[in-house]
Amino acid sequence: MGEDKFDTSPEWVDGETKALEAPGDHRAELRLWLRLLTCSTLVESEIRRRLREEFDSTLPRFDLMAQLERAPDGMVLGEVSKRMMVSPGNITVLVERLTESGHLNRTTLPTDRRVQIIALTPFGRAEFEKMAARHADWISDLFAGLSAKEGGVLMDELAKLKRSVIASLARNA
Amino acid sequence: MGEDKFDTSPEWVDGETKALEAPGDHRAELRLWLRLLTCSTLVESEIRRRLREEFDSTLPRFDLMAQLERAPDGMVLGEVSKRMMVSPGNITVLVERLTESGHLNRTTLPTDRRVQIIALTPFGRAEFEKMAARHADWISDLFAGLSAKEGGVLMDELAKLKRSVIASLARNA
DNA sequence: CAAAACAATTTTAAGCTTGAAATTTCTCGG
DNA sequence: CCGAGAAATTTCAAGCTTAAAATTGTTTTG
Repeated sequence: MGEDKFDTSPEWVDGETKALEAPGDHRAELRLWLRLLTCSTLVESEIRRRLREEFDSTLPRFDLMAQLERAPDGMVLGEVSKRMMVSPGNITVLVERLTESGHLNRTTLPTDRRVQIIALTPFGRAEFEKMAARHADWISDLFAGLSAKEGGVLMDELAKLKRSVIASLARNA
Repeated sequence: MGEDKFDTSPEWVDGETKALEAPGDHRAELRLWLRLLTCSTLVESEIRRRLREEFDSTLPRFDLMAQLERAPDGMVLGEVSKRMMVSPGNITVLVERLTESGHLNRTTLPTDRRVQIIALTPFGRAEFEKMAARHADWISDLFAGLSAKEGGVLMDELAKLKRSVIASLARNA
């Protein structure tokens, strides 16, 4: 453990630690990635479970409605796809179902008939607001063991990670 | 922004901040969750993409083989399912395909014929090792923007989050 | 203006994932 | 030993997800 790049707490483990690493030793990064993945998996499955139990809904549907909530005039399909970081074909299916169930309506832009615009119906908005309130409570409870300060540190470190990942993606593009 | 529970860096934002929050204001937690989810989604989709491109494989298959790698005598299906945090039925499908392709072999425990034991074949192990080496490089590159210290901090904060989540799950069980 | 290029979306084929129901096999109390 | 119940796994139905190909519509250019 002592030879990991990202060793935990003890600050007295100095820079020499690095020199002890075998070339290509990526254990620290792997452990960090695994922990990150575990955290988000735990939270995500709990949210999915509760959305299903309390609202007979799913996370993708919730996410789609969340994107639409702050766009009273609707949003173009492609824009939704980008924001949700999922494939366009995926959006097609989700929108189909949510339109059938009366949560969304879709319009073809008159000036460019390739473009589909979707928006929440009043019913969809009301349903979403119920779910969003409960969702916020669930997250709050799941994160309750973190103090404000700890949460702030986590926010900052995740921001750095995000930058690191985006930089790597750009490098390898 | 200043009223968020998990405000970022400025340490001079004192405890009074909390008093300003409306009851049921969970914005800070939500933003933290969103950022966590963004990070893991970004990393995860990149890993999926590369596994597909370089090895024509998938993340679930890789994860399954990873579980098996340190169990030379094989592992019981149920144990794999628990460790991977996925449903038992899911494992059935994955194992079917990986057995067909020669990466795994499965045995029924003679003393309890309900129990299936799976293990990597030599071929499967060789394939996994190739993938694991590349996987480690990818992660290392994606995380390269974090210093050892920052990585350590992130590890620690994620450990706290994990404890918080597990505690919440236990409370609501 | 026609053809090519481009853009937005949908379709398709394949695989992953889940919860619930079903199946098979064991275990244990009587 | 027998039957109830528990345990391990599989099956099933439904939904999510993706990449790639196809479709439809618009724009640019020779």
